Amino acid sequence: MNEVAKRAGVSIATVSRVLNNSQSVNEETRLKILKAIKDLKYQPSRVAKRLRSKSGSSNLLGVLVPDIQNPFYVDVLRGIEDIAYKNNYAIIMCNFGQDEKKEAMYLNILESEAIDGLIAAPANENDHPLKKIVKNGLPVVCVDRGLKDVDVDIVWVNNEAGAHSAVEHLIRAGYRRIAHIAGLASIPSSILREQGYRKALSENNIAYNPDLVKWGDSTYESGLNLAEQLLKMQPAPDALFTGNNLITLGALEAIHRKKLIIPNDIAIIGFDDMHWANSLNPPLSAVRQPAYEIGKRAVELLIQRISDPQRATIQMTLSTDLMIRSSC
Amino acid sequence: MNEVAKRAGVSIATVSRVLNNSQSVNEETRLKILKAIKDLKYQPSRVAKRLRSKSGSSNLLGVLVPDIQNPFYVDVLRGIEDIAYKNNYAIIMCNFGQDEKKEAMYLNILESEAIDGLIAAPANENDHPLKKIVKNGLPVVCVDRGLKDVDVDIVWVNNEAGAHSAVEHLIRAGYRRIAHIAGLASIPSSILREQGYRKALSENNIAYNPDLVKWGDSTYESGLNLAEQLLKMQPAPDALFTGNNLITLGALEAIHRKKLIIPNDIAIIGFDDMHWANSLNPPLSAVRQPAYEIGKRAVELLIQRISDPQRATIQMTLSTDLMIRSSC
DNA sequence: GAAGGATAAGAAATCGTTTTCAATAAAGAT
DNA sequence: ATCTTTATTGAAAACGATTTCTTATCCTTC
Repeated sequence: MNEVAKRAGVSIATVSRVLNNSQSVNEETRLKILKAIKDLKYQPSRVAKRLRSKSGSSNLLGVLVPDIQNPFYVDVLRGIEDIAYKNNYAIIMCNFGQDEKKEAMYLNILESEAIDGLIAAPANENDHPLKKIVKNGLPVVCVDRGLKDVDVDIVWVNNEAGAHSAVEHLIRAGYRRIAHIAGLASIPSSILREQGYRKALSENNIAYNPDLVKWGDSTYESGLNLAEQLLKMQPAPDALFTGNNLITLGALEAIHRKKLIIPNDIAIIGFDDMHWANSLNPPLSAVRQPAYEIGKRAVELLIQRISDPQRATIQMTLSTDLMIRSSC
Repeated sequence: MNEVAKRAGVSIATVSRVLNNSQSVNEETRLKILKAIKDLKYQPSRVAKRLRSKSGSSNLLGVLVPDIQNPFYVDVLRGIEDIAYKNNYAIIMCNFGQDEKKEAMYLNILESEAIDGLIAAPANENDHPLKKIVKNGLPVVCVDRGLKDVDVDIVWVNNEAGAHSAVEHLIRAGYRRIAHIAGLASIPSSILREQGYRKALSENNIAYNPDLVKWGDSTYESGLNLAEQLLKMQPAPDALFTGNNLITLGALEAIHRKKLIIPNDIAIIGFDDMHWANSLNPPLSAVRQPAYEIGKRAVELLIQRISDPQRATIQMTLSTDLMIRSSC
């Protein structure tokens, strides 16, 4: 910047002014400076900028996701990245893999990187480190999961209704022994989906059988193992409602290993659609979350909040779609 | 930091010294300072640190991937993130979606964020902006794709050999009209895979038929469209070798739409294995790249280079595995 | 023609660190 | 008793921007 100023014969203050086109600067000198910038291929340092002018124009967002191996979060991330890019924001991506220690460490890093804002899917509703960050005044938008006792923007779907519609569809199709493989019990969405499952059963006068509900940890392996347990039962369930897409894929593997035919021997429908659902065996029914849009909306809300920290918080509930294919 | 210094009754210089345990500081004052840090919950600013001490200890890496929707890159990213985290590095993730303008813009951002190092899958072999960055002295490791005329660390697989083994397997299984849906022709790996395809054909005295090779853009849609074209041919190909996993999934969709039976009507094998390959219809054969390990090795090389910018460059070629399942 | 206002640009402080240089005191050497 | 060395610290200069004061100049306007 010094060199630019020298070359244009002005002070660095003036250079800064044309860079941010703040205040008025003479058209003639402004052109001189622009030319000098081009000649020297000058690129302002985002680091220095961020250091000087606390939040606001440093254009860096933090993103904290629980599991980047989950295609759902990949799509959310795509939505975030797309919109962030369009608004000239870069993103620091942190993947904490449901490890709260790792999450806390990443939150520390993000804070000390002086990000402008954060999009996070909290480890659980009481996520202490994250709550502290919100209270400290950093603009935050939660996705997929809420945060208790704290006023914060949220973008998520109606998990209970989504689960309800899936299970109801199974019931209408004639299934009665419907098992559920739930995700990690500490994640709000797992609980809500299980509630939707139960509600659909009770509304249809089907007794709730606790043996048919297995709680796991939202991974492929848990889907595989718990499905194997369920399939061993006598009598076995006739349908499976799985809590997320990794669980679904794991359960699918278990079913294939037992050489069962879907949906004759057992039906299956899960939360989270996948782009390649049509190519699975069989084409898989699913509760589709608008993942890309969740990411997109989250960034929009975040950018709004950054520019107006006072605006009232918004809870945006997007709706799910029941994608019926051949698995139930 | 000022407050810490004041509370401990020392100067900020001394605080800095205990923070980086550089030089000697009296054990007594060091304890006082440590206590003050704890009391005040002081967190040093990574931004200021990065500003002051150019590359070295700011612990921020850049990652530039072509397509975060591609499960291959997701796994690479997982490998990168895991190892980076273990070494106390945070990462800025940039996804350029094969858009060279976007790539150039991200490279600018990364440069002006003063990252310590960069892991990138270049848009093409002549990637000009990236070459410039390497020449400017930023530590860079390329993954999956190389860079012409520039000395840089690379981690990739033997694409030609991998493709060769897949096609040879098809030939041994008796297929003769083997079609190939290739990826973007500007990506080195696409070219190498096509060469492996041709080599396997010629070694087995099968005439190369240019009509059976379609070049696309490495997306799901290209896989779908080009597979549909191929399936319309008279006579139709009896086997398909697809250039990456998105193409494979697209082609699978095309085959299912035509209600063809795999592998009786048509066999298929593609580059890139997927975790859920067993659950596809049918369980899909594939050339497996050790994606996670590619990411892992890349970070290791990068950290080495950061600490020793002079060491000779390394080209690390990992081997592929032929995963034979039921699709050919 | 003098006061007031607007415009344009520079000087210097600041953000939160690291690092060089200098200073002090204690200890050891001659 | 004086001179070196060594250990420990502080003062102050960077790093590269933004921003608040000033100041200088030039118009208006009465």
